[in-house]
Amino acid sequence: MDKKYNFESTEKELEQFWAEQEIYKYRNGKNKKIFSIDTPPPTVSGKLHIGHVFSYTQAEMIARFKRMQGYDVFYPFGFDDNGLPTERLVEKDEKIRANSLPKSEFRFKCMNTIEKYESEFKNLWKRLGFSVDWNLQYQTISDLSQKISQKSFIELAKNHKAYMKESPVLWCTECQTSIAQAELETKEWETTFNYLSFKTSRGDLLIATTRPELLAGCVCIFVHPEDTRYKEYVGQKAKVPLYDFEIPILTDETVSMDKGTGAVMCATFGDSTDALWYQKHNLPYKKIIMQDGTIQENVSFIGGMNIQKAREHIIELLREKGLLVKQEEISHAVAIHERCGNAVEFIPSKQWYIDVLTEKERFLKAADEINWHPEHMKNRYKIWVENLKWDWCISRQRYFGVPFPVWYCLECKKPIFAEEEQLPVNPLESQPLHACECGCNEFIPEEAVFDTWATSSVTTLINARYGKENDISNQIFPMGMRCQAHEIIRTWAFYSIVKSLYHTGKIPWKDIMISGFVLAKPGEKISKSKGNDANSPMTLIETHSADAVRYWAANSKLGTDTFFSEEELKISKRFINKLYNAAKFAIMQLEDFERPKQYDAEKLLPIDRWILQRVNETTINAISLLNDYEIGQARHEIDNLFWKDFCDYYIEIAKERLYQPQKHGVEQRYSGQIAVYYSLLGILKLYAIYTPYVTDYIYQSFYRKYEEEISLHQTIWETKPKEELYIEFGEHLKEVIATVRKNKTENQMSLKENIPEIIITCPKKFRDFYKKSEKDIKACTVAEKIIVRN
RNA sequence: GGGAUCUUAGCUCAGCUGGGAGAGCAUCUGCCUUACAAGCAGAGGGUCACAGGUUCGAGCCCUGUAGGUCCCACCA
Repeated sequence: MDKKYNFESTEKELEQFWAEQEIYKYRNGKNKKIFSIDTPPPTVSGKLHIGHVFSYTQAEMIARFKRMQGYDVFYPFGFDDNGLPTERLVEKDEKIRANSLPKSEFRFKCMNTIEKYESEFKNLWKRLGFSVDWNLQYQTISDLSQKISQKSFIELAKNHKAYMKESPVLWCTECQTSIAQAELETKEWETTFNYLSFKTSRGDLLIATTRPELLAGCVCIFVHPEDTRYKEYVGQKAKVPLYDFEIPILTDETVSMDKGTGAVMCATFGDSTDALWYQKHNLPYKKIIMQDGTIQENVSFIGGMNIQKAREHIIELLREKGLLVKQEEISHAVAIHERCGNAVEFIPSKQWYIDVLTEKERFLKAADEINWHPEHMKNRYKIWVENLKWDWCISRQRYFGVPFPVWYCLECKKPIFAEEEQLPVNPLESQPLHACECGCNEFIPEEAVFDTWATSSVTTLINARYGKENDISNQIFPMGMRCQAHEIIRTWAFYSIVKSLYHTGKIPWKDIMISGFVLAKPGEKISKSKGNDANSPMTLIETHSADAVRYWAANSKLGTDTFFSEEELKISKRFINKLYNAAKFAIMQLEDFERPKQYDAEKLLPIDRWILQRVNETTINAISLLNDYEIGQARHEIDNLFWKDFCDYYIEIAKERLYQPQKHGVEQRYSGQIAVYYSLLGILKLYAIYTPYVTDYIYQSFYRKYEEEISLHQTIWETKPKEELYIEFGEHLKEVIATVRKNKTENQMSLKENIPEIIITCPKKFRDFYKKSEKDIKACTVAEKIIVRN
């Protein structure tokens, strides 16, 4: 081995070696238990940052861990490359607008763009040493995914779980599409509360509104039924300011009396409450806001303006006419579209939905059948499900997505679904295989595409090639685990559970592992717009090595947000250097080692049995922690074993024995060689999941000529029964050594300075051990005489 | 407004089902010791946010308070 570890060349060579040897290939569970993993396909919407690396790496370590427990690990990887996020990326990169060119041309540009990004993504994951079986790679835009996504939709429609209806839907006027509740974010916005006076036969009625531009869309006024202030107004008519048409004054329990004046105008539609009232009270619909965010042309005063302009203009008019009684500056929460930050509107239109409201109980129950790591993340899911107000709208008026496999009969308007053998199908380019029941043979294709989540929520089905001839559902269902970040519990986790229950009747996975975020600083997410993503993952890897980045990623508690600074990688590099040096020493001592087929622990020196037992104990503890996804805690246990016990104590104690058989005896040296060989191998296996490169490099450099497996990553963690006595002895001996070291240091002596004698007080059970360790202790402490007594 | 979570050494954090307050970094002291000075051996440093309670015993359990972060609701 070289004097210094060269990660650049090593990591490149090993990455290639693993690929050539198919080290991580899934073997269909031949002779092994299967552990299947549902990995998040990253959205192709820009570059990956350190946050992605953080969470994906944690999951990858679990994959490696399971593999080294003897599982055949089904570890696929995908890319979520359709939908709005991808469209926005393409629009930005190509400096185009999706709606300004033909659909097919835009889709073509999308396909080109994602190809570029995906190869970059894949490169990064490979470079990080991900033990993915790339034969299992998938894309959500691929034919297979489209087929399964469409099949899923048709199945749900036939079971009346997917349905179409015309009703007010959440609408983004910027992206010009319907969206789902899960795609909303709230943002505090400054606005004005405008107090307007509505004329009634009982006198003026004061109403506060933040959206005066919707006056023309007013359909009624609501007050609380118990509100004594307005008792006599109920049932009367009010005249809308400026527009002078009359609307009724009605009551509803959901009105809050203490907000504004306690009387509220209901327009179609100002907010979600308006939409609810519209349905509940069967109110008329007055269209004010168009799909592109402008005011309907024939609305007086403000027709054709955008919303903001219209609002300013109306306020100006009201003020001029003396109808604006007063204004208050307020800041209030506004629902915005998470993808573009634009305030959402409600606009009635025909959309497809998946029923989620009627089966809330079932979804809540499913959460209890899944093991959540960390446990408290289950709450987020539950709160989300409990608070759902709308069914899941899955249609999007966009371009680059999976098309709805649906036509509508020109005559009777009934939806006609594609036949399974047609899938995947684009209704704009093909026709139904049969005429409509009504006999009509002319159809209108559905132009909408699916919400991205409608497809990514069936990654488990895509992975299983659901319904195809090579369907492997029976191997991988329910999957062993899902890993993801906490921001997408309400989308990816929730929708996946919904779809899995609807399609298979079962939960999608047994465990879910939820990782935290990497923040730039407290409360600030890493994002390009904030300019705090200076460190590209690839640059960090090239500068500090993939192992260093991985080792850092394993340092925090699961589900907890963390911060990144390049300083942290120094700790990693220090570790890698230490491991390399320790291995260098070990291999030097093992040059003439003859590996026994089996060794008899009884014949080893007590100190050698101690270190082997410590490795064993740590392995047992690490298994238990990793079974609970405690990657960080497990690493700390292993660090403690390696750095303290193995390097600082064991090697220092056994060093002279290994160097000088003439002084200590050939058999004693051999005992040490066995201990060094097996304990270092055990340590390498433990670290293999964290730093796969340097560990396998050491394995290849030395162990491979002795061991059967061609890569460390195909070996299995081995444990044997604990022998507490040797652990206790080691602890006692460490204290003895520490006392001597402390004494020398406090007296400013060099550690190799001679001391005349050491008196060790110990329980009887260790006397024989100490006797056998006498020469080692003398060498390590440079003492001339050892006295052991009770 | 509801909920979750956090508050431990100068900094970043770990402390599982209650029983010794810990790690890394930083600081200080010593040591060139045939794997490693990117190292080794040590030292200093904490009312475990605050106030009560349960207990023989609380960083850990309960109640409340304050502050941070996140999720959800709140758009009139």
